[in-house]
Amino acid sequence: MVIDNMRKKETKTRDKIIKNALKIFARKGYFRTTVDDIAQATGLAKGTVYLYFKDKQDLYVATIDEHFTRALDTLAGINAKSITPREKMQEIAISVINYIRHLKTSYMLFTFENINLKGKTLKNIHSIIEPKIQEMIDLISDIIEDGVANKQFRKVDPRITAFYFLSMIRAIFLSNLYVSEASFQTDTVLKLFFEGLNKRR
Amino acid sequence: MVIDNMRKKETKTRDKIIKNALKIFARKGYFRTTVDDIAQATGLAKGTVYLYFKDKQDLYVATIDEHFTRALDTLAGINAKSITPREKMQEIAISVINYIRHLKTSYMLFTFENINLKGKTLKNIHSIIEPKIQEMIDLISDIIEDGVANKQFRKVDPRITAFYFLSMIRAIFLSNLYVSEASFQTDTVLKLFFEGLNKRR
DNA sequence: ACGTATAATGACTGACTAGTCAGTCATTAT
DNA sequence: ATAATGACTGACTAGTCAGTCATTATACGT
Repeated sequence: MVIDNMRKKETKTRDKIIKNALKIFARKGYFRTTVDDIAQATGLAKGTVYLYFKDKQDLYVATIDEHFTRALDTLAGINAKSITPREKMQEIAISVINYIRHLKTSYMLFTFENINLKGKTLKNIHSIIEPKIQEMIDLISDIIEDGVANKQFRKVDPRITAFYFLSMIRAIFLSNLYVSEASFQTDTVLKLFFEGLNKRR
Repeated sequence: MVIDNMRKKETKTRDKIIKNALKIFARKGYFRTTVDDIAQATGLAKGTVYLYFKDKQDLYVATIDEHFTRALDTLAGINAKSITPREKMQEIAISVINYIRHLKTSYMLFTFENINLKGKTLKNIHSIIEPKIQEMIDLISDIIEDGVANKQFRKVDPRITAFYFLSMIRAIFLSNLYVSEASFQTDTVLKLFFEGLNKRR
């Protein structure tokens, strides 16, 4: 009982730190974010953060892990629905966009290319992100394969297409920053994705 | 005469610095790159860099400017060719990919979302990148409009599509890092872009 | 060769942040 | 009541790097 309470408190504080770290890293990026920023946002002193995380990069890794775990949960939830593959993909796109908007950041982060960390931590990030991205690609390519099997989609390489789909989601978000007509027009880009640019004959 | 020689030397050294900065910033990113890295790569002392650039961010801005100027020159050159809109777009994709590969970097940089600079310099970057990206989008959307006019492409929002196209190029590059089957298969992704995912009826 | 202007150098300074650790305090056990 | 424990604090240290500037080297004209 007592031990449970202690562990609860530890988990609770750690989770609070991660939750705040996610928001701040998303908004300011790794290098512009200080450990003190995160500590203050959590209502703690900086030294406390080091009770839970070995160092800044360890915190970052934990944050990314959390981020991708959430994303995968969301994707899995959508995939479990009894809807068509196309509808699944549409829901995935919309939910990712909503998640990003919820972070109230001016740009999307947490893809490894944003991060220029030391080689060792880059490998850590890689070792966490890569399986998660593979899992995402696996999940989306399963959906695509279903669509191909039931003749909704044409025959394509499912994994490349899955990756392309994730990039398309990113384009939806970024287009808002550069194309004044965009305005989070998910439908427009989704239509391009599904219909292509070529005129149908 | 003397003044011309001096100016020549100044321009020459400055250009050398920028050239090296481009490679190193591309590989290591802004924060992981030190001014001394760039100085040494150029064969100069660190203090010399400050003869030509006000500060690190000024150097970065100049580097980005150079990068985008080159990119736009390349795009303009391709656009001037007498080939179909689709061929133009294919050449653009291939030449951008080749440029990135030439930088020998493991990821594509120089889009503002990678950079968490101080507000003022972020605005500087923005003020340089934004017109250039708009110019790129303008150029590509002209090509798309041509394709729509001559019935090669279906009717789409040209600017959103142009942006989506640029994102697609990025996806080609990144897919190499996550999808083992990708292997710079530009054709596969270009086909997806032009044909879409939906099965044709 | 000499003088002058300019290019270039690298040791130094100081701002900044990650990480450390002695100390505090609330809670629990005895 | 006292001791032990662990969550937490914040002053401090160490390392890093952007930027500075006195000094040196080079280029060029006379």
